[in-house]
Amino acid sequence: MDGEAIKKSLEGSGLRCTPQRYAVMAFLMGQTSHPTAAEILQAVNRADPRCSRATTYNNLRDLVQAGLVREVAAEGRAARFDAKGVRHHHFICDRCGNVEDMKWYDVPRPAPNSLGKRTLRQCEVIFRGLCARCARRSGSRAVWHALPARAHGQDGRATTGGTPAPQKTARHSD
Amino acid sequence: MDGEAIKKSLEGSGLRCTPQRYAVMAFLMGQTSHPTAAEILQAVNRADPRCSRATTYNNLRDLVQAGLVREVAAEGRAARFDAKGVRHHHFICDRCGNVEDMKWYDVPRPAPNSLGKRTLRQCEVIFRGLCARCARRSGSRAVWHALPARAHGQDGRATTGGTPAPQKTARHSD
DNA sequence: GCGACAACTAGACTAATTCTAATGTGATAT
DNA sequence: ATATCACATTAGAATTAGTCTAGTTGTCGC
Repeated sequence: MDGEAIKKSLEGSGLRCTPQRYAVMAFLMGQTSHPTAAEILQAVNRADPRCSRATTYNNLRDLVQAGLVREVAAEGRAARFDAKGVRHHHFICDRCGNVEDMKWYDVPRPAPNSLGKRTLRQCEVIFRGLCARCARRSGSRAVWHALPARAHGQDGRATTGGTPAPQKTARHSD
Repeated sequence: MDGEAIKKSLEGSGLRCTPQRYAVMAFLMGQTSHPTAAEILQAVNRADPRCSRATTYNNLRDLVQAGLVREVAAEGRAARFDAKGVRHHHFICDRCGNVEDMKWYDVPRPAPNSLGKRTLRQCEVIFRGLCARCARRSGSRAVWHALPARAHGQDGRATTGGTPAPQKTARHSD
């Protein structure tokens, strides 16, 4: 989707196409890394026009309300965003927390007795496991534990059982 | 799962069964509302023993690491938690944001060319639409817009297009 | 009883997000 | 060209969510 399409989609949603909004939309459409608001702010400000933090948050909220952007359902403290282009599922890495796009395919609907009186709109799949990069080095003693360390060296103590949560901030830098 | 099972699962995970941990586990196992840390803190302190905010966060982190609790993949500012009992999917309401448990069933795996070199562990489905309660009053002009109001009455302006995000805090009170 | 270690705690602190009040911008009417 | 209006931006303050610190407490093995 090019610049004209961004402009049309913004104005079609009742939003002015300001340089700040355009930049956010263009950034989100330009990659699939599901960035946080801080990452979007930083990327948008690397180029002009200058955009403030409040404006970035305000615009993300407006774009989500307009249906042009969505917040990704993922764990972690900071919200992550995705342009609403082609429908897709997500893959969330157990280890590093990266969210990657996966091709959409329809999955079976739940049984009526399970669905009850709810109105179903969409079945979105979250695949979990190890991303290609983390799977490659799964033998190494890498950081499994996403969560902040406890005081007095308490972190990492309880490592039996379940799947380690991904590192909140330790994403691949490239 | 009764008290003895909670104690066994904690100790089996290398965690001491303290009154505070027990209370958090018991609370999470006792309902399916996927509460936030603040809700857990409030609920746990309604009964003795007194539990501090830092302890609640520390224990939630420990329990997630131990695989006894998990953070729910959902949008919104505060993390939500779920006891790891029976596997289940989730239904997230477009309107009110409530997260409800849905019976687990296996869904088809992605095609190998789509999966690539990732290692798949689990396919979790997020159903979206209207919960039973919101579907019942879908005709009314209810609050669709989850997000905080803009200044000077700017909120709610862009309402064409996409699915409105659920209210971050406006969940059903009962 | 003592020591070691796990856990708890209150309050300080950081990160993420929102709010406020003022200002800026663009479209429209005159 | 100017005024007005509605929308948008802004800097900094404020709030919310979560973490850290340093000290204290509790538990367990010896």
